[in-house]
Amino acid sequence: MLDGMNPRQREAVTADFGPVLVVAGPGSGKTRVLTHRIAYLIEEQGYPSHRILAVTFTNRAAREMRERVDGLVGEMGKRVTLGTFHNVCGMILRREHEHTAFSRDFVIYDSQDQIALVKKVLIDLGLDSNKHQPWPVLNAISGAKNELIGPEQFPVPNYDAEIARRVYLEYDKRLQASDARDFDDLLTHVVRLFQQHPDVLERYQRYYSYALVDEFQDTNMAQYELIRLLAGEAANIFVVGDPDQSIYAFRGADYRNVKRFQQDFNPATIILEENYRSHQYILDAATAIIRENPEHIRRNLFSQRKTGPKLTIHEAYNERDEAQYVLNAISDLVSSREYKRSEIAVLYRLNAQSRVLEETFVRSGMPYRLVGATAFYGRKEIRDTIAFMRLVNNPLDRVSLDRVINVPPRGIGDKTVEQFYAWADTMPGGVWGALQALVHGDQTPLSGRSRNTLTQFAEMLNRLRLKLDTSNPLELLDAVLEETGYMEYLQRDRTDQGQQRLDNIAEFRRVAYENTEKSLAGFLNEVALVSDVDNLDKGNADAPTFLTLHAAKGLEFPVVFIIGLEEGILPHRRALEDEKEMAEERRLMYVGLTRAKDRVYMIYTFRRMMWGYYDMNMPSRFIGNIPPEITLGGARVPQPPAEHLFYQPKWETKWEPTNTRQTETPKAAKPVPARKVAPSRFQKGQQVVHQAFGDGVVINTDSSGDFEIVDVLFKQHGSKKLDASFLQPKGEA
DNA sequence: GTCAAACGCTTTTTT
DNA sequence: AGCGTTTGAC
Repeated sequence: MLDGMNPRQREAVTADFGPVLVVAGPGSGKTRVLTHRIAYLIEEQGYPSHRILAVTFTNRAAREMRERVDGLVGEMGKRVTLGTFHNVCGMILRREHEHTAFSRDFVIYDSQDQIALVKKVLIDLGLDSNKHQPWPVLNAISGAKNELIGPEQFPVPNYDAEIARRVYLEYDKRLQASDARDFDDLLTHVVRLFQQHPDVLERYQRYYSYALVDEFQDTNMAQYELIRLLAGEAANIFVVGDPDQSIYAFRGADYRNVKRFQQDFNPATIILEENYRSHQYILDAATAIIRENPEHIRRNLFSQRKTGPKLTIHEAYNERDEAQYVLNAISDLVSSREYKRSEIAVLYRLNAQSRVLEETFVRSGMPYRLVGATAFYGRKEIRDTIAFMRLVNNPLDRVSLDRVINVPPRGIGDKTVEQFYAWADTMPGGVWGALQALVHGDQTPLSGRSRNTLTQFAEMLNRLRLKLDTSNPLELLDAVLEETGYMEYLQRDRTDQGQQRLDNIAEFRRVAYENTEKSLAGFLNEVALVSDVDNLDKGNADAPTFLTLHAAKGLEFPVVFIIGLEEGILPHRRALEDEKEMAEERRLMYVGLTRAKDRVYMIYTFRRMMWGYYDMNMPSRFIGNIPPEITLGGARVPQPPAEHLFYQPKWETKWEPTNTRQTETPKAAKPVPARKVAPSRFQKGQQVVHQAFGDGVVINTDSSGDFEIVDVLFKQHGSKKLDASFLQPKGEA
């Protein structure tokens, strides 16, 4: 079993019981180590496989691990619990639903459902949704959930936070009323369950007496806590991660959890540095980029393939020219028989960048596969159909009801819906009780046409619900398409778009067909938790793949194109003034480069149409980090002026001292990086005056950067973040 | 009061 | 590509 493994990998696979941390660089065989560790536990240590829990972040990773474990130990491995965090948590919540305020068949709201709900709450609370955008509110709520902060403890430093707190409170109430949980709830509710029911926790601790975690750098607070609880006293826990590949901070992931794990568990630590994927030039380029990060811990990525094709850097005139260059290069690689189309990927920072690529490829007749936001499960027709099925499964689901109550148009307009909800909210059974009252012919405040149309809708739902116990997901799907008139509605549309929608429905029927052995609730659970990357290898067409850098993590391709390498795109413009975000952009670029086995093409444009305007961006600073000796064309690329690289002067002072290899340093000797903190001119609670905004009070000050930034709540103008030099202490003229 | 067509806007990244 | 808003027809 240990054949062909390097000494470090063997060390990891055969490590003693107790906590183990494997710091695994890209392409270093981490999946191999994880799966062999599982096989080792089962075969060499005689560990019962049903007591092993392995969690990943994507279904794709889970499936790959499952296949490889099966390949190693066959039948014996079948009973290992192997799934994503969200999957495993969902399973626990369904199994233990008696200890919770939700049913076994609760629905899962994805981010689109979440935003729809937040919008609704904002309007219903009388907070004009034009003034308070739903996105920042949802981010605040989600961020709080990830940190295990409930609406009661939600901190309120300013008015925006107060809004978020009120929405959070109501949002959670409505989730419960709908018997629905959002993605974050799946994790936090399990943590809460374990905290409130020690007996349940103990049962799971005993049941899963060995836990393995993949991509540990992507865990958030809730996930870390979950693992900590589950690991218990025995702490038989094996985690694999790479802080340099942490690219999900925006959703609460905290790569410092790796450091926290070292402090909390004092694990055996193994570092995998040999790369089996790329040749050395690619690794050198990746290293050159990542080592500029202030908190990067130095590592020596090396490959047995000492050389390979140099990395190509190309300037295109604009985004159309960029797409054309990619198309031509792919055609050349394919016609020279060097690579198959499916061995090629085009990576970009923003989903919006795929549009031009698609247009160019469609026009030339070159096939492609697109992974991303507007792909399958984001389609309107799919979401509508799922909403109907969710309603059949759980009639309390308000977000789904909202979505389809008048789709296809059945004469239930805004006014009718408003009246109906106003009445339904006074009913003990909620919307479901109200609908049944209509069917029974009870007296209601509704009358005339609204009453008729709503009653027909309710009767239709009842007809569908009758089939619930006797039908499989596919039969229910067909019944939904028929009864709701949705199929006819799509067929009436004779345009290309209408035809495409029918094709998508046909594809969705195929998905249902593959899940006929599941219950409707099980099918909906599956559908809620899959993403587009998960289905990547199902479409086995011979075509290059277009995907975002985020979606590419964990994948590898012989040939990788990275497009839009410009200041403002990669790195993203929001990162240009924020050191932490810039570090994340570097990690993204690092992840992108290390996907490639053989060939890398990096492309930037001279000018680019973005948001309707032409921008002339400088080439990305990341290109400038790559040594010209290993590139074709790199030496000629102009770079943004040094003063724009806002943190560059800090490299000398800050980067060097933190560049010790922490994992080899004993805990006590951990050096605390010296940090010059300028004395603060203002204190919390101090009264201040601003020339334009008038009187205010200081909420917070931050002098950790080059300037002192003060958070002030003004009497007239709300809260603002300002440079301290714009403020006067009150009374000092 | 309902509905369809036209227009402008957008989310950085996603389980 | 979808969504919200506006406009105009019924």
